[in-house]
Amino acid sequence: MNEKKNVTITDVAKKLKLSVATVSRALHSHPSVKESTRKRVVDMSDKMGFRINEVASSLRSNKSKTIGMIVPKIYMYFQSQIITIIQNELYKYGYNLIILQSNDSLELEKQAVETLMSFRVAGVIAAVTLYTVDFSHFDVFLNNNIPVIFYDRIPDYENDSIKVCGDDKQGGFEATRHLIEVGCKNILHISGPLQCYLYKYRSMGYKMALERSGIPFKEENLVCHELTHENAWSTLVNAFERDPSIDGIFTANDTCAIAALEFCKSHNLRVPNDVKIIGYSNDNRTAITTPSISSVEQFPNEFGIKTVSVLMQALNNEAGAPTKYVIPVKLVRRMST
Amino acid sequence: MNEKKNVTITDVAKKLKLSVATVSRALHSHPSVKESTRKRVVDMSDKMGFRINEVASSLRSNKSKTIGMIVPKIYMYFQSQIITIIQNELYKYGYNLIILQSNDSLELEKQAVETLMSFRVAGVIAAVTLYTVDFSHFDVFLNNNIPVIFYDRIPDYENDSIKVCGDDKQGGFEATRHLIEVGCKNILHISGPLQCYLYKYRSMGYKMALERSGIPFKEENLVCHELTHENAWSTLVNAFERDPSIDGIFTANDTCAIAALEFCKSHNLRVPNDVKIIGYSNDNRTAITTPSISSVEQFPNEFGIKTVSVLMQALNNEAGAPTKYVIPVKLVRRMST
DNA sequence: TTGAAAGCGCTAACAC
DNA sequence: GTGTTAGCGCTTTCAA
Repeated sequence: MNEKKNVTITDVAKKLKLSVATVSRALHSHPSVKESTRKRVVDMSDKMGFRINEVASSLRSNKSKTIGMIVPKIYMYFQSQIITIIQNELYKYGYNLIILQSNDSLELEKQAVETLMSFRVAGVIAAVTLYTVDFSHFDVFLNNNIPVIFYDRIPDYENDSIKVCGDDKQGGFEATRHLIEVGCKNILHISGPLQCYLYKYRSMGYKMALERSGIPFKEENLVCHELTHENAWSTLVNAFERDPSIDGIFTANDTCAIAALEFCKSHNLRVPNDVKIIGYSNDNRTAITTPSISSVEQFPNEFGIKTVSVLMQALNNEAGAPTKYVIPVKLVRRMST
Repeated sequence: MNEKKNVTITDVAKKLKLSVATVSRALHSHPSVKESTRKRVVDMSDKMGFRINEVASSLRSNKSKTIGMIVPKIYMYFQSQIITIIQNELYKYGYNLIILQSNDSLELEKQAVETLMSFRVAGVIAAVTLYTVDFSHFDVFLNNNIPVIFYDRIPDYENDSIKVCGDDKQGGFEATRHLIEVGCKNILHISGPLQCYLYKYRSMGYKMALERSGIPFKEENLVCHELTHENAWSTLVNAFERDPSIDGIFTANDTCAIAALEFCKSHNLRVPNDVKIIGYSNDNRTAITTPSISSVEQFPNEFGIKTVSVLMQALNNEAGAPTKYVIPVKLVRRMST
């Protein structure tokens, strides 16, 4: 025990024969406190090993320095990238991050909202589950003046929330147009559930590209389900059985693009000669397959930085009307196309 | 505004004409409170939209329901896997998770310790930076009775902390022995900095395997640096220039194993015919390269579950003497060997 | 089984 | 520029 435990502001005040109010002000660099006093307080605090008790501070001021985040699953490539940058950014502004996972369960997502309310977080950053269509469980934040930023998986309607999303329609469009440009005439699109904003808009881009090229959209070429390796595999089995002339595959994530590549390899379909493949997110795995897989870069860094800066604006009441911020995407061409 | 804001325990008490003390007890299922009262309180709380204010609760009881985590970088494969499971596990016990990243900077790690102290976390889970040799900045937790569990990157000496680590020596041993078994005679080991527990023990396993097979250890075949793609590449350039007879590469992470594979491909070295490669961590990328890369599975799930259960024991003072828990590893053989 | 009351450490009027 | 003081919402003795 070489360190005193839990030195309080009162201890520092006594030692310096000052009031706690002055110490508090000094620690927050309040303008009315004399510079020499401020310095004495800061020095003594360091010397005594004082650390502000954020819990007491939050309770009293009713302001917390903690941001709550709700995500489906931390380990997903895009999510882990964006969480990384968000934590680093928040740190710069002096905020901390509590992360809760919904595991793509609506029930857990609702519980997460309750938990964050209990912790009186200052703000919330959320990417909802695949199945969240009704966002009203988030209203409690807005009713309590806690800003919410939805990112990536956002509500597909106007409301009081702030949204940061990728340009999913454009991404879907560019991916599909690219396949068409390199010669595909019969393109299968493996999509996630269409009630989810991302997938809805990516598929809209897909349809738009077909239309612009005069290729008729075929209902059976748009398959929607959770984007797992297994699901993609059985979709591909069915699709190629039904129609062996498929010559392009656009998957709405990279896990499925990898599945598609493996499927083609195992069924003697040459990639890119017989079938061309493009994924979405530019997962780091896409660069190392043979052949490497084309994808759509979503710029998680820009995404995260934008999300945090928008949140900070909202916390400072500098935000204007609720807006949707769109992060551009970029086609990354590789050997699979 | 369809929801009242910040209903307090006092509001509930007034409504029921009870004291706040009884309400508090009821909410915590204190045995002395009559079941019928408990039910009335719980029902009324729900009805009024009451949520306990964890901030006030923490302040008063001096106990928090928050665990702090310090990691180098969230997005690293093994880290994101383990964070995922740790958050889910903690949730089961009613704890929340604040994550701070050191970005492998010792300075940031020290600041993270201060931040977690300020937030009066109940316990700490930490994987230190590559450069943390002196762990004394963590002492403040122990001095304040806050348990610390080090995992993965742990102190390499006896102290009062609890440690959960993989069987790195065994992993290094098995990886190297495997290369030897499949015919390698001249094995390069690309390691991280040896002051870091992980890499020290993996390299000890490497040496042990060589020794047991009567292969002399060559100093120049053990290269240490941060395990990035670029570093691995230049190491490989140098190594094969110096000694083209290298026929096996054991890298202490998978990023470098992937770099090794790419290097071999680009230098007309056939894998596994000319050179065999094995990595470490069983990163999901290793399964999808061509050829796929052998690796050492570290079981992040078991790792995370063990870490949390040990932490819970410590929080309940059920922990015995500080211990090191070792999670077994498993060789995953693929096409690169 | 319940209530009264003190106080966790801090902030922010309001006073001087 | 600094001090006094009243709580923030809750837990927890102590008393009834």
